[in-house]
Amino acid sequence: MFESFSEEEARFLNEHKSCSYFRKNQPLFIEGNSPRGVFCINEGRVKVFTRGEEGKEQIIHVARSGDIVGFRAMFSGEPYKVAATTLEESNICFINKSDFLEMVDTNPTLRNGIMRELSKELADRATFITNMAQKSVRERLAFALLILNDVYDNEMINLTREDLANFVGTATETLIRLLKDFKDENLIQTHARKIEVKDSEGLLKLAGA
Amino acid sequence: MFESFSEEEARFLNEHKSCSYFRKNQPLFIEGNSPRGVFCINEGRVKVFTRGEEGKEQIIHVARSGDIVGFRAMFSGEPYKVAATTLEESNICFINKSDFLEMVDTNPTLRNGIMRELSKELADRATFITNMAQKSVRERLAFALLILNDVYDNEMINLTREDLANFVGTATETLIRLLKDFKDENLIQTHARKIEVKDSEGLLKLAGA
DNA sequence: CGAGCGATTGAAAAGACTCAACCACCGTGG
DNA sequence: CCACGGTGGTTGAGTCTTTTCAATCGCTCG
Repeated sequence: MFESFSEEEARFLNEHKSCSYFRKNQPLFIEGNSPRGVFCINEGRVKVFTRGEEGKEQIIHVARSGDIVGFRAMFSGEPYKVAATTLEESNICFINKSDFLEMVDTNPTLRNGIMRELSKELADRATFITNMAQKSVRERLAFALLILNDVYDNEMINLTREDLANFVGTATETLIRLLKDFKDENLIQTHARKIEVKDSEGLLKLAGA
Repeated sequence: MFESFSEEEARFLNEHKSCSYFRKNQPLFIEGNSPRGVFCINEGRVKVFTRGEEGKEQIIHVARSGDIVGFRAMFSGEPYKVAATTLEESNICFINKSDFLEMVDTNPTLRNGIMRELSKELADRATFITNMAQKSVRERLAFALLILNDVYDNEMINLTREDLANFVGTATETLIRLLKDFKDENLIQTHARKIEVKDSEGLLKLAGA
């Protein structure tokens, strides 16, 4: 996202960002708060989620190194509707709201990047909604595992069963039963809590997307 | 959205927009096509939807007078992931892509409005996803009726049962049965296909949002 | 070593869906 | 003017997925 920066802009950015270590399960921000800036993930993974009525989390997105989190609320002028929490030890930079907005205002390339990002995300969420509405839990799990396999690159997927269930949108027990099915069908392998995707072709066919 | 325009900008807009009549069920654009511009709804209502595997529609959004439809794909550089079709006779203006982008580029107020719009929509969709994932069909229907009651302002909700089902994310038969329940509970009244919301308080409580 | 959380399993219940049939309204053409 | 065909709306019955609740297990951390 910041690749288009000139030397001067890069210097500006470096002077105004403040990077720090986040431990596992540390919140970046919570719903209802007013946004003070954006977060750039240097290293680590972050879940972005809303809460339903009884406080049950629905994970909307899992962000990874290189992603920017929290710029949605930067433009809406509203408090956060979502919350973000680290899934593992992370290194994350914070950029102040006014600094960020200034950069967006003065750098058309960055601005276009942001707009493109917002638009892509919007399209992703439309698909997400459709999947939720029309696919079975089984299909959604297959789909989710493919997404996560990408997010976890060449590592194994490492989430609590509950987080995974909250991403797929199902009960933890149902999730566990389906994982066993997938294991029986040689689509995945589990190593303690970690999940290894063994047959992404098969998952893709199952997900029907 | 265009309220911030100066006289000159308004003139530019008027010269470059082309308004026309759309009959009921006429598509504005379909998924897969490359966007050529944006649509401003003067009068009428438009459904925005994606299709699941077997072609079943999932309505993401119902736009009304004053709304702009189709600018998502304007910034992403990708073909439409969603489609849009009129729900009734409408009067809709078309603004060419390059004209629109020029206006966005030169008018910071418009630009900020767009970004705010994109952001709000993003937040809405997060809520939508959570509702789909965690609420029962009954709760979702209550929620949907409240949204539509707003979209249809002081008219009655006027959608086919199928469209309504595709908005709620359920089977048409299930939807009809629930409508009957709601009628029995005096939450709504039906006049042929039209739906009159009688107790929005009650619906709100039921929707639990 | 004990507490507690996350993972797992079982059984029963509930919510939704599918399929099939039927009705009602409306516009068309004979 | 009326019969016809078609679309959209409604109802019933049976099935299946998914949830819920309860109980158990296993591991890790203090």
